[in-house]
Amino acid sequence: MRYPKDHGQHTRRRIVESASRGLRQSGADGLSVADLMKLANLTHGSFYAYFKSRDALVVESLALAMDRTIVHWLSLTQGLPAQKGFDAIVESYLSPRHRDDPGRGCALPALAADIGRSGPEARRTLESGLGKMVDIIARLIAARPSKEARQAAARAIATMVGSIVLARAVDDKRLSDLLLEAGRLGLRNQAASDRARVHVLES
Amino acid sequence: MRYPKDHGQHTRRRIVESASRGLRQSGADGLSVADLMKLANLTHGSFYAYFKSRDALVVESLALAMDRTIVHWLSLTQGLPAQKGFDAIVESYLSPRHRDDPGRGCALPALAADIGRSGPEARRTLESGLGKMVDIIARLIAARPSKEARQAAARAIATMVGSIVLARAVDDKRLSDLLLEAGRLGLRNQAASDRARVHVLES
DNA sequence: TGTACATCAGTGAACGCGCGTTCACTGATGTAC
DNA sequence: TGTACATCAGTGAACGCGCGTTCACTGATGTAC
Repeated sequence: MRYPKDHGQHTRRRIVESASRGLRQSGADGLSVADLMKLANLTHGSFYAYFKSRDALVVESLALAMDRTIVHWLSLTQGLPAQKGFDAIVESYLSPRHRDDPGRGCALPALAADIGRSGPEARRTLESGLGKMVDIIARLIAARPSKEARQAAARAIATMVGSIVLARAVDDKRLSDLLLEAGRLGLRNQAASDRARVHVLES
Repeated sequence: MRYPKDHGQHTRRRIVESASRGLRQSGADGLSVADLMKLANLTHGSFYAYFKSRDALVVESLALAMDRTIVHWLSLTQGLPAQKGFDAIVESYLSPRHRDDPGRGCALPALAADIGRSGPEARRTLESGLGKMVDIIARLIAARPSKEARQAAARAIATMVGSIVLARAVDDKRLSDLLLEAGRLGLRNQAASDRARVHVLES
C-alpha cells in the first residue's frame, strides 16, 4: 500500500479542520471550494473525492466547531464549583481574544445568521449543538434540570452570542468593548439572581 | 416634462425599500442585482442609473432598516413611563412575529454578522444606528445618562439580537420559543434590578 | 537486485451558469411651431 | 389641430469573471516475478 490505510481519513479531517476555521472567519458563503482546499494545501480537484458537495463540508465544519466549543466549555468548568464554572465560560466567551479571532471561536456568532437561511442539515446540526450548550450552562445554574434553569441558560447564551456579533460588527473600540463588558457584568449579576430564584423554586 | 421632477427620487426610494426587506430576509449576499431590481418591478439594466454599486445599495438598505427600527422604538415608547416603554420594546422585539418576519424586522439579527465581515461604510452605518438604539434604551433605564445605563442598554440589545438570531436558526419550535421567552423574562428582571442599581448610583 | 506493472491520492483543464457591471437602444411622453 | 423632434426612465444583450462540479490524467510508491 502506497499510503497508510487511514491516510484518506486524515486528509479529510485536515480539510474539515481548516474549512471550519476559514468558514467561521469568512462566513458560510465567504470561501469557494478552491479557497477551502487551498487552506488544506490541496487543489480543488480532489474535493469531491472527500465530500458530496460544498454544503456537506459546511455542515461538517459547523459540527466540528460546535463540538470544539462544547469540549472547551467542559474543560473550562472541570473541577470548578458551578458558579466559578459559569463565570469561566462567560469570561472566555466575552473576551477581546474571542471577539478578535472568529476562526478559533464559537460557531454561533460567526454562522448562526447564515444557518438561519440555509438547509435542514445545517439547522439540525446547530440545533443539536445549541441544545448541548444549553444543558451545560443549565447544569451550572441549577443542580436539578428545570425549565427555569434552561431558560436562564438560553438567555445567557443569547446574550453572549449577541454581544460577540455586535462587538465584531462595530469599529469604535469603545462601543465594542462596552458590549463585551456589559455582557460580562450582566451575566454575573444574572447568574447570581437566577441561582437564587431557582434555588427557591427547588426547595 | 414626461415625468414629475421627483420621479427619479421616488423610484430610487422604492428600490431601497424593497431591497432593504429583501436583504434582511436573504442576507447581504443573498440576492443578485437582478433579484433586487425585480423586487422593485424593474430590470437590472437601470440599476447603475441609481446606485454606484451593489455595495452602495446594501449600505443604504441597512441605513433605512436601522432608521425604521429607531422610529418604531420611539413610537412604541411615546407617552409611556420608562419601564413600560422598555417592556414594550422587548415584547415587540422578542415576539414570534418578529422572529418569523425578518424582512420587516430589525437589521441587526439579519445582517450584523455579514456587516462584521464587510466594508467600513456598512460598519459605520450599523455603528451609528446601534449607538442611537443604545441611547434610547439607556434613557428608559436611567433618567440621566451614565456608563452604567449604557452598559445595561447594550446588554439588553445584545440579548435581544442573540435571541432572535438563534431562534431563527433553529427548527425545533420548543427551543425557538424558549429562546424568545427566556429573553423576555430575563430582560424584565434585568431592567428592574438595573433601574434599582442605577437609581442608587444616581442618588 | 532489477524491471514491468498496478494502485490511487491528488492535479488541473474544462463544463455550464449566474454574477456585477456596461452600454447602445427603445418607446412613451412632452415641446416646438 | 397635426406633425416632427427632443427627452430620458427603463430595457436587454453583452462583457469578463469566478463559481460548483466533473473527469481524464499524472506520478509517486508499492507489488510481482
